[in-house]
Amino acid sequence: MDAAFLLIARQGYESTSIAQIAKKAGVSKGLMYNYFTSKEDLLEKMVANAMKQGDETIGNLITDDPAITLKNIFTWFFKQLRERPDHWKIMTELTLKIEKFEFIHDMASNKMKTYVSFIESMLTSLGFENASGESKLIGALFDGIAMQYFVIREEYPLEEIEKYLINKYCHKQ
Amino acid sequence: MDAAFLLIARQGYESTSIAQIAKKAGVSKGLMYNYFTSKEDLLEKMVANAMKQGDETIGNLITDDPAITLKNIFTWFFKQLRERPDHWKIMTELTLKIEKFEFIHDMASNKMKTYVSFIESMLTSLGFENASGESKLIGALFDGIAMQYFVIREEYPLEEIEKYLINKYCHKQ
Amino acid sequence: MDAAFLLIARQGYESTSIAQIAKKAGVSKGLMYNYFTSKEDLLEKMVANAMKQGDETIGNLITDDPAITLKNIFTWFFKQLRERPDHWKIMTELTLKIEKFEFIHDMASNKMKTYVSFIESMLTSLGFENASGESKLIGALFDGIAMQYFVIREEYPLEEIEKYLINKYCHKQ
Amino acid sequence: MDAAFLLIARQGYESTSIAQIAKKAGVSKGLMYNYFTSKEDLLEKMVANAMKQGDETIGNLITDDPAITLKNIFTWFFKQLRERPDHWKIMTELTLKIEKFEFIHDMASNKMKTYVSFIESMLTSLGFENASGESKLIGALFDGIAMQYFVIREEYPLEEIEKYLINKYCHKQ
DNA sequence: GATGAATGAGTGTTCATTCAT
DNA sequence: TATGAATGAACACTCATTCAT
Repeated sequence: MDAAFLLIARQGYESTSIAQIAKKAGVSKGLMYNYFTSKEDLLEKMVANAMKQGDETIGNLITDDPAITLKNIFTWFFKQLRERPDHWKIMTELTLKIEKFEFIHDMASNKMKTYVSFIESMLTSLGFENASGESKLIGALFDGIAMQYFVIREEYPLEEIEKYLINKYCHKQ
Repeated sequence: MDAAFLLIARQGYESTSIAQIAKKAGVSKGLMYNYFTSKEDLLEKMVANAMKQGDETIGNLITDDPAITLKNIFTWFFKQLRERPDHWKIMTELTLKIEKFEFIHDMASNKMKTYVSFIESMLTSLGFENASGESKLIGALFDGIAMQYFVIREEYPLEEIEKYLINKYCHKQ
Repeated sequence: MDAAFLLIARQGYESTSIAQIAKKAGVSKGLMYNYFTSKEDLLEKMVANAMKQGDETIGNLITDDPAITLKNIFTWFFKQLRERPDHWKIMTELTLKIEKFEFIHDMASNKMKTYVSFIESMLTSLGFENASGESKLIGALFDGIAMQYFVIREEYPLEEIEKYLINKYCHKQ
Repeated sequence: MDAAFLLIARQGYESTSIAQIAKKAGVSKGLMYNYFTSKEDLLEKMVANAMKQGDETIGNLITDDPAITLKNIFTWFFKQLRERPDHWKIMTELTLKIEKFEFIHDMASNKMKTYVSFIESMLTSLGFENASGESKLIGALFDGIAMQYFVIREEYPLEEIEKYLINKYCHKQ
């Protein structure tokens, strides 16, 4: 699954062949089919695996103070984006394949709703007027920032934006 | 190019064959290669064509009043998203293929920079403090909102968000 | 289709690959799929083609005299079996695949009923008491003789049996 | 071997995998190769086993009266065909693979000759003129009736044909 | 300009067989 | 005796691309 993840992140799902993945993983093509019933099954299991890791991490961000928790989330997001851009890239690519693979829809909408409602409760605690609207914007921002970061990478002012967001949201109103 | 656009938006680039496009366009496979030297070339010309249309439209949004111009941009974006989600889908998909196709990089970064700097000048005129930061966020928001809209479609509160954004940005500070 | 016919008759359907057929036909694998949508489609068209040839021939056997017509049929059958045993072999093999390929059922039962009812009308004209029973037996005999001929070939007394049958059936009762 | 028999009868030899057979038999794939050196070896042993059972049964059909013995054979054949059509199907399928598997030839020709010479001796005892010719026809009839029964099953008048044959052959001339 | 027959490398997948345990 | 992980060759099928017409 690691080999698949790397290659698919780099080349896209369709442009990555089972043969490539098997070679990178150091196993035979045939063996792949002992573990995964199909290429799609490999994709699904790989994504489930990646999401589980994400979920575990997010639990550790929660504190008693909503301002700090929210800051943790922002910090975590930008750290993730810097260190594992592949994660966001794969998730984004798959989101666009929502009509092709059934399992994508649940994955994507669950992920989205989890983030947004979590952020919304933080904003509410912090006394934001339009917590619902702002949390939706922040949810979209995460995806959008990731997209733009993919395009211009080093040129993109990740740190500046990170600070700006923390400064804007992570305190009582 | 229209046929290609439709099919690629729906199925993705790799999953769309030249044969399909030719059939939909009502021409022979062979003729395709009189106009485009390769599948990649077709993609490139198709994208350039789509972008040109976008550029033409955006020129019409400019007025003397920066508040109205900005509002026009927002309105245009949401209208575009509702009426031609295919456009955003293709652009997003291609952006992820930035490492695969050289021409993507220029296209994507140009587009991004154009929007962002245009919005930044509006925000500056309107007296926003952090026009640079906010305009980057808005640029990212466009991509992010589009992403989320792809996922949950009818459930996504496009109108609410549209009003919220206009209300937030389209007036003098 | 000729190449396919030869190879499938010799090796069986499953044991004959598209690559083999293409090679024998002197074309590329890919071209096969311009003419046949799948291996099964090739089989179906090949069989339909073979059956049509058979049908044309059988029309020529009819005369005014039922005894002679019946004799023609017998003679034709044994000639066919000697000269084109492949035909019977493929038809027999496919008949056993009746649960695997839908189109086989119609082909096989049509063929069977045609022969049997045709023979029945001859026997009736010739005054046979149990024309219905005998014609069913003769129909089965054709298949059975073919089967046994496949097994022991030169040892099988085709001529003796041919004469025996003609002597037994091809005259007025 | 039972599992193999069932599956091969239903799906054909090539379309039945060792994995399927092992699963149905409740053993591991590896263990299969402790008992059979190859898939072909399994086929050969399976067939030998099935034939032995057939031979045992046929011994019980013999009586002092050739008319009754012959009737027993007919009755046995039709009973077998009704109750274990799989047997006939496998034997027929394999007969067609006579060029692929060497062991098939002996099996098939032995079986055929046994039946035919056995029936011939009965017919001779009963005073039939052309016992040799008729017994060959009856041998072929068995195969042919089985073939036709496979095709149209319930529609095929097995009982009628059974009675007709017994009536025709099972008495002194 | 326009066609579609033709190619061949490549795809996902299957499967008989082996072998360390 | 028994397992199942592992292999690699083969399979049906696809597709971007070429080219004679």
